[in-house]
Amino acid sequence: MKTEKVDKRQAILEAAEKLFCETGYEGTSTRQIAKESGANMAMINYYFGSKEGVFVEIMNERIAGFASQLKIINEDKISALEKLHRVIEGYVNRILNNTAFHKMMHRELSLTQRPEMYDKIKDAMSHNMQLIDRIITDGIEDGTFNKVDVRMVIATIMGTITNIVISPHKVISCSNFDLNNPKDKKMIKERTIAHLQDLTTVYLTTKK
Amino acid sequence: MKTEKVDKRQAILEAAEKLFCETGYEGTSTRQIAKESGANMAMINYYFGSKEGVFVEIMNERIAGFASQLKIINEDKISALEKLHRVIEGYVNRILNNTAFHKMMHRELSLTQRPEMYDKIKDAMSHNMQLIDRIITDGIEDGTFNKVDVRMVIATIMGTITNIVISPHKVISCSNFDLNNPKDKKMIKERTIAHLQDLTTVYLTTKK
DNA sequence: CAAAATTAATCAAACGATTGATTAACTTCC
DNA sequence: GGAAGTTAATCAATCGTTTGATTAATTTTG
Repeated sequence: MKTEKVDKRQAILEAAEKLFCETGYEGTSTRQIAKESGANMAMINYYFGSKEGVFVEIMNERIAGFASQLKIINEDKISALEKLHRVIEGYVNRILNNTAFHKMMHRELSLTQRPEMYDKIKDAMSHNMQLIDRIITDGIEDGTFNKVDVRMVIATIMGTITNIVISPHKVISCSNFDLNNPKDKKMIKERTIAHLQDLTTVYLTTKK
Repeated sequence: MKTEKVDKRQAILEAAEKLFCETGYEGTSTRQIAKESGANMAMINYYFGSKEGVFVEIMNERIAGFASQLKIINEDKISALEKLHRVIEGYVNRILNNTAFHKMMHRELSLTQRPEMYDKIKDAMSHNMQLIDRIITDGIEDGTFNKVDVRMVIATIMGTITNIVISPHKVISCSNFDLNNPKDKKMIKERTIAHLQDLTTVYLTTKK
């Protein structure tokens, strides 16, 4: 006999994240969450206080997970370019392993409501940006990088990855591909990393 | 006495677009639209059939406006690089002049519901992409451009612009700026164009 | 150990409020 | 006078939340 014991609290979180990703926060009802998770509707308020409480909890868990995954890249041995390449690799992998959540995050970021969430996401993002900023600025100061508009370069790196995730897939490649297909995802990851590493190398280190 | 005669139909469209941009489609109620536009609630259904009808109408008008604005860049006299630079300039100007709508478009694009809208936006986007693809591919074929991953370069161009629009503003620059402030907008436009033109020039034309 | 008391988890039902939509009556205008 | 425009009132449906009751598990007590 299979043990059907499940953590209802966790089931609610997982169902809610799935639904929020698919149909947005406003577009998802507490009844849908209850049905999808197999929990009673009252359980949502019992565990999280409110629908928004569920959302906040999802975001907090995710952001905490991301932060803990963030490694210290500053080993003195490697060059600024190598550091940057590692950051790109880590960033692409992380985002393409969580495309649904990343979409949801950007959707939420583009809404002016829920300022608490907005600030949370903003802080998480700006942490990564400061990391990249430090690396590029150091490279410029020690003369290995050209003098560039650092914040624009960061916008290019982050924007490229986001664009890959958000854009309709048929648009990117002439042939079809599906980010839910592991083989396709692997291919797109490698292509994105290769492109961004090549781009940054050429742009930052080519002597004019 | 001031003539208060206003086109209610147009007022509804304008109010709805403003609200959809600010709080999203699901997050905006027909009563809000009515209040904001000064029209009676029934007018929404009278003119557009439904709430979704308003949304579809807004999207259609906008996309039609964009398409008509799209100029023919293919004058044989100028080089592929010059063509690309003009496309970048046009694209940056267009998007930064319509940041609220652009945000809304991306939000809608990241939702799986409303496939009709999804396809409409997708088609409008892919038209622009084909234009850029043609220019870069021509440049590669006649030897003026390096052999690059064309679709990735396009993702970089479009992604950078979108990132500027969507990212929290404090994050981009160390100092604050506001895209609704005309002076700030002008500055960001110029900076974005300069960056993308420099980036593409170096990346596409530097001989290794 | 076992009875009693307490706590946590779960449920069906209902709450008041709000949703998008419709009706029918009323104005305005040509 | 009739078509087009506009209104307040109303509709059924759904929203997020709360309720009171019940079960299951745990702790306390004699």
